[in-house]
Parts: sequence; structure tokens; C-alpha cells
Amino acid sequence: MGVRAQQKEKTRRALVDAAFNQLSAERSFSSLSLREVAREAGIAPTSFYRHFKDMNELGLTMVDEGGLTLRQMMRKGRQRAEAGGSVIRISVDTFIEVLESNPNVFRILLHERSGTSAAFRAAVEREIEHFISELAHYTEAQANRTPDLARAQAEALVILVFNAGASALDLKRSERKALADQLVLQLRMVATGAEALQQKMENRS
Amino acid sequence: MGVRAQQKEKTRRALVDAAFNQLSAERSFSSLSLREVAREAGIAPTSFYRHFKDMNELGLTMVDEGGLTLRQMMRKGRQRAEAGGSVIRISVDTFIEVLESNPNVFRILLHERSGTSAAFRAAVEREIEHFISELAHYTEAQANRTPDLARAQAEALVILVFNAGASALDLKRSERKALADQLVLQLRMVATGAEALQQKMENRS
DNA sequence: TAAATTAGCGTACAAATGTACGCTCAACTT
DNA sequence: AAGTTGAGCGTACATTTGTACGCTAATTTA
Repeated sequence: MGVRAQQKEKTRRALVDAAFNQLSAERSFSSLSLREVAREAGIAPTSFYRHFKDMNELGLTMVDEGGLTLRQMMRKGRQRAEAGGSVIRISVDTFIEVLESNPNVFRILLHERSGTSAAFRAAVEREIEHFISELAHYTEAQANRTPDLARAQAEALVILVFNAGASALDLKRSERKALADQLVLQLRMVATGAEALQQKMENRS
Repeated sequence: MGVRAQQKEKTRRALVDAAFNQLSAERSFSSLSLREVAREAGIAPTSFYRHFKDMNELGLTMVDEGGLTLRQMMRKGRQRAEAGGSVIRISVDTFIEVLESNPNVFRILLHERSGTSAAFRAAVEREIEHFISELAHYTEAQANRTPDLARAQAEALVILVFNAGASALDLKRSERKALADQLVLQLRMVATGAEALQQKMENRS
């Protein structure tokens, strides 16, 4: 890659990073202005356009990138689970760790999920869908579930996890422990319930 | 109430209604400007201050008012359920109806739940907490659950319902049917799972 | 080496925003 | 009847925003 393209990529990264860094509990992506991001990245406002058509395009990039990061981290965590122990417990712990080390990635996903732009909502939904279908396949194979039951179960699990994530963002480290425990309990409810429903259906037919 | 106070109340209502009416899938509360709301309500921008300290105060009013509306409607629906039939099914159907007739009340709750103002998040959480504790008490009495199990169960149920609500806002009428069915299935999972977990605990002790 | 490309800059402008200030006049109080 | 209050208005202003336009200088291509 030429010197020129390299420098351009570097600036682009500076923009993305600047935007991520400005996110916080008090600052959502949609409240960031183009000028603020450019300022933080150390370039002139008008130079922004050399990299993105508008703020929307930057945001979508962030959602995609964030979702990818999350999935990679969760996948690594899952490898730990293969060593043995409760899958649910280990997954929840991994999730909390991921959340703690990437709070802003979470913020943008959670916020824009109920956001004002259809494109954003769709993008976030796509990321969540990745999680759901990975999990559904896993459950289908592992617990021998009916496809549609596996799907409903996976969806419920993911929703509960993401919601707990949203709450966790506002909590202190110590309170997160209790939240994680409650979450584990809820996930077990869903898993146990799905199993019971499946058995009932099998007996009936 | 005097003529004067009456007129003031009327204008205040006009402001609240104006704000609610401007909400849509493309427009969140936080994206509304004071001037826009005043314009829609038919008053001068500066007159806004006669009624609210700032937009934040207006928003909190809307959250409180919206939450109240929702609870009242759900309570009416619950009376229908007492006539017999599946509590879950009837509750879900009621919920969908409520959602369809008050989409904007939902939007503000859903969006500000993950919003940028701590006061807003707390207010929404308070509203959701109402639902959870009402449901937890119901379950505790009805199904004879342990308090903490009842709590975890109620929370899971409410979260699943609200999440489905968020998705439903983006769907066409016909697609909502399928979503409702899936939601019912998930709620049954939780209920069945909670029951099973409780039994297991009782046997163990 | 000469020409073409382009990342980044500075200037500029129209639009919109929140809100300070002071006025009016109808409603209320005394 | 006289005096007080306050809801609503218009004017005004500083600030911030997105973005159009044209320039520069370094890199790339020919």
C-alpha cells in the first residue's frame, strides 16, 4: 500500500476512534456533530468528507466494526467454555468482561437499536441476528431442539443478555455481580423451559 | 379553577401533545428542539419557559404520563383475562393492542431507556419497575413462587415483552401476528422453566 | 521529468438553536 | 376601583451547525 493510501487510512481510523471515544453514558452517537468528531480527530471539518459521505456513514461503519469486535471476543470466550463447566455461566462471565472492556461499542449498539434511523436499526438488528443464529445452531445440535423452538429459545437468551448489558453499563463493578447471577438464573429458566416444552410436544405426537 | 389557570393548563397540554405528535420512527424526543415544539403547539418559543424549565422537564413529564397511560390500559386488559383463558395469551394480545394505539408513548420509553440522560433512564426504569413488581406479586401469589424466583421470572417476562414491542413498532400489521406467537412461546418457556426450577429447589431441600 | 490526482485546509455563509430582556393586556386580588 | 400578577409575544444575539468552493502541496502515474 502506497504512502498516500496509508496516511488516508490512518486519518480514517482517527475519525472512527474519535467518534468512539466521544461516546459515553451522557453522549450518544446521534448527538455528535460532524465538527466535533473532526475536531477530536485533529482534522478540518471539511476534510471529513474525504472519508465519509456524512455522519450516517460513519455511524454505520462503527456499528459494523463494533459488532465484529463483539463477536470475535465472544467466540474466544466460547473456546474457554469448551474446557468444561456451565456453558451459561461461562458465557455470561465472558459477556460481562467484554462489556467492561468495550463499553462504547455496546452503547452505540444499544442506543441505535431503538434509534431514529432505519438504516441503523437494521444494522444493529443484523449484528444481533448473528448472535442469535450462531446460538440457535449450537442449541439445535447440542440439545437436539426443533429448529423453531431453538430459534425462539436463542432469541430469548440473546435478548435477556443484551438487556442485562444495558443495565450493567449503569452499575458499579460490585453490583454487576448480582446482576450476573440474576441473569444466569433467567437464562436457566429459558433453557429449562425450552427443554420441558420440547418434551411435552414429543409426548403429544 | 380560574379562567387564567385553565388557559395555562390548556397551553401546557398543547405543548405535551405537540411533542408526542412529533415523535415517529424517524424522530426521537432528544432530536426535537424547543422551538419546534413551541411552533407545533402554536406559541412563541420564549413562552415555552412559562411551563417547563427546559426540554428535559417536558420529556420527564411525558415519560411519567406515558407510563401511567400504559399501566392503566394494561390493567383494563387484565380484567378481561380474569374471565378465563390463557393469561399469557390475553396479556400479549392486550399489549399489542396498547402498542398499536399508543405507538409514540412506546417510542419515548424505548428510546430514552437507552438514552443519554440519566434522569430519563431512571424515569423509564421506574415505569418498567412498576410492571415488573405488579407481575412479580401476581406470580408469587398465583403460582406460589419464591420471592426472588418470582422477581427474576417477572423481570424476564417484562423484558421479553418490551423487546418484542420494540420490534413490533417496525412491523406491518400482518407480521405482528407471527411476532406475537413467538413471544407467547418465549413467555411460556420462562414460566415453565421457572416452575421446573422451583420444583427442583424444593426437592433438594 | 512532466502531468494528474487528491488529502487536507481556510474562508465563507445560510440556517437553526437556546435564551435574555422588556412589553402588553387580560385576569385576579385587595 | 385601583393595583398586582403573569401568560404570551417580539426582538435580539451569540453560538453552533453542515457544507460549498477553491487552493496547496505532496504523492502517484505516465
